[in-house]
Amino acid sequence: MNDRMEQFTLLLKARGLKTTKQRLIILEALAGRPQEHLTAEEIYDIVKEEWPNIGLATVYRNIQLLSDMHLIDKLNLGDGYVRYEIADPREESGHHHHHMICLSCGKVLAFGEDLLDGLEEKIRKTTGFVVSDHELKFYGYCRECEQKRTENNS
Amino acid sequence: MNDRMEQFTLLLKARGLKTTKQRLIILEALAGRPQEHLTAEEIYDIVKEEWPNIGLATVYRNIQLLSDMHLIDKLNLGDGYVRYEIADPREESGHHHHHMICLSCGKVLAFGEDLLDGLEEKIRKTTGFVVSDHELKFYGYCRECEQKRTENNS
DNA sequence: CTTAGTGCAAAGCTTTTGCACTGCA
DNA sequence: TGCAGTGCAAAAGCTTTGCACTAAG
Repeated sequence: MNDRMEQFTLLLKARGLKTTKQRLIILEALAGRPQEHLTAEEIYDIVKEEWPNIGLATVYRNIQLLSDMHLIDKLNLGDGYVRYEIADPREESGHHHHHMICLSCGKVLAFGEDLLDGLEEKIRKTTGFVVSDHELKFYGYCRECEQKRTENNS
Repeated sequence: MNDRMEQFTLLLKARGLKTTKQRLIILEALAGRPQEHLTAEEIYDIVKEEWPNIGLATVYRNIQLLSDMHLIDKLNLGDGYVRYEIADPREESGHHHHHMICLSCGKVLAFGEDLLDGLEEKIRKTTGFVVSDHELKFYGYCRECEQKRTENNS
């Protein structure tokens, strides 16, 4: 069991919860696909390869648990599906979810927190609202698709 | 029929669609509540007061239509419900959805586009991604709740 | 008149829940 | 061994769809 899973076991123990094979496999499925944004059904299909008897309800129960534990992040990319991705432990709690969604190829890119430097402070000064978390989505065209678009229009 | 509804009628005609009492009432329900974020069910309940025989399916079909026509905006405030609000005609197409959600009182506040000045350009320069629309949510504490929190902790 | 739009009910999906059985601690 | 966790199936929501009827243009 690697570091991530040992850490997970400790976190579970701290909550008085048990470490099950199912929980390990579900977390591994997401941890092994850091760039993907998976639906519950997709996670179910992946996990079934290693543990065919797992029930969809178990997947739902555990992605909810993992989300509560902040080990995975819940995403809404605007396509009508609820999706999940492994949380980046380097990111401070409450600072995730920055996606650029290409309207042409559907690719989902992430961008760094640093681009928002000063924005939360600006909001606080202007509106009095103190930001503790945020979720940002930008729709547009990725570098490649934008290039194609520009070429076609010229 | 006021300006908004006459405009709506023209837009429908341009699409070869008919103006029905139901459509007018649904749009009015949202137009008359510019600060609210209503679910399909809530819209249904409001509309039924004026047109008791309306079916829920008609509400769903028409909020989808209104959304396609950019007369209303679809929101996801993170509470598990899909919500709708009247679109602000002053805002340029593709620039809406800026909400601050108070984690204490649940209040949803809006903030202006101007706070994001330069951000899209910054993204383009840094990542090559050309932004054409965005949806931003900030979770935190509104001025009033933040004040109470600060008082209690001092 | 023509055909888009409506209301109703049924169907479809995703997600949750109840319950007896299983297996971790 | 005790109780949390699981698998299964049923239930619960929300949303969409099929169809006969209605009404807008």
